[in-house]
Amino acid sequence: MTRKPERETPHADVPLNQREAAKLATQRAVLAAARDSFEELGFERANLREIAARAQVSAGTVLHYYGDKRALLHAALFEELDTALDDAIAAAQAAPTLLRQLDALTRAVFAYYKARPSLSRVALRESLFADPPWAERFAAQTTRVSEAIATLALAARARGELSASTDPTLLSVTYLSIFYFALIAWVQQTIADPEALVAVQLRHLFPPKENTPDEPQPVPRRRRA
Amino acid sequence: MTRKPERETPHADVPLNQREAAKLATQRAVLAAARDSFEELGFERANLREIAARAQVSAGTVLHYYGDKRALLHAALFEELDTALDDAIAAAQAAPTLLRQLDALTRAVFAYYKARPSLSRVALRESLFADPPWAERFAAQTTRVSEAIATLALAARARGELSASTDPTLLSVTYLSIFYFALIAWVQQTIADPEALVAVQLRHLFPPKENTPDEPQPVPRRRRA
DNA sequence: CTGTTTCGTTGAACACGTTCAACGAAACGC
DNA sequence: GCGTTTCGTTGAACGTGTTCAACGAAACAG
Repeated sequence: MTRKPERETPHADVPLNQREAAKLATQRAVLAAARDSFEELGFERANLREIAARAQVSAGTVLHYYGDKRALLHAALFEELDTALDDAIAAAQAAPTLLRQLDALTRAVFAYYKARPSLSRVALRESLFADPPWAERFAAQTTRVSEAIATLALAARARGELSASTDPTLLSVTYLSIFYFALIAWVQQTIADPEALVAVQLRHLFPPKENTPDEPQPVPRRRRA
Repeated sequence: MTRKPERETPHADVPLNQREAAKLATQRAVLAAARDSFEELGFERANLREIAARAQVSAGTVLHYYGDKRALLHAALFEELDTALDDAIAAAQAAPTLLRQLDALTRAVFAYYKARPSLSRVALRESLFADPPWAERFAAQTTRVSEAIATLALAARARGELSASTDPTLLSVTYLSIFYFALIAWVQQTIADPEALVAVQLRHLFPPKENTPDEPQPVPRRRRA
């Protein structure tokens, strides 16, 4: 099974000849049909012939542009995830402390996945293990979030919320590790409240200073045995 | 697409009638054929007809016992992973400090995955997002490792390696988060040295005491701006 | 304007996962 | 021992992802 290359999308901001305009229209129709079909039927039950029929093209045309069913899923969902992550980063930046910033980020991204649990499960699976070129695209997306977190952590350290020995980049990697593990556990229905699991870990790893507003004080720990 | 139930495996330690003995032989032949085929061809290129031919049964028989191709993969690989995890836990227990215990655990489990990168990628994907009843089996497996880690952390705390406020269960969850994220990043070829990424995060989150033998001292951090 | 090239599109064909009706041998019950 | 039931096995059929040869219209070149 050899991967077929994806076809370049013509840009609508330069003059198009007839062919290019038709290509663009076809791709848009296919993407819209795919989004609807995946949304309604889920990834497994949505089938290419039905998506093609929705877009009023043949299944061969669908695959001509998107290579395979997985890549079509990525293409159908990628921008919306990108937007959700942008929104989540913006939500985080509005919070007063790093822990609350990360809470806000966690909540916003989880809200995106929780809006459609079933599709989110397969989307998460396919995005975490995507093939090129989508692997690179998802990695770049993750890097963008990681860098935003590191920036927040750097500022928090400057404010005294983190110890001087905290590495913002490492903190961002640790946050993403915790986030993704909780997300996987949630889509697998192993845990019910992923946000809480993320939040409690963050507070154990990066205890809030004693004077942090609106932040519960660390729970007293059992003394050394 | 409805899941077919998996067929019970007869136990070879009780007397079997002719049928049960034949069932057992069939299941063993199918599993061995599947292991070989997945190993040689990878999951996608291995196909059920070829596996069935290797086992000298029909494809219908393969699916009769294992439900679908994914479940066959799980069945083919599960015990070996279980054994690898047991070995990794044992290797961890032999180390003198928690950080080195976790290093040993990390190394041992990564060695299992690194022995066959391509198959590991799909095995990891399918195990993290398994359907019932395999979801429960993998979750139980993960819980077993988590509990072993928590036990190590509890002892480490008693020895003074961790602060009194460290929660061993949370530590184990955080460790697994970091471990899996690094593992996914490695199978996706985003990072080259997952063990090092895990180790450096652990040392930042749980800095070794200053007198810890064979443990590099924490790198001096940049002072508060 | 005309002949040639390009390429988007199609739908038939193929491969493969999966389903399932039919069969026959083992197991069961009387 | 014989009729009945159970169930492991088979292979044909089906659904779906994918491949690809063929076609015709747009684009190009002279």
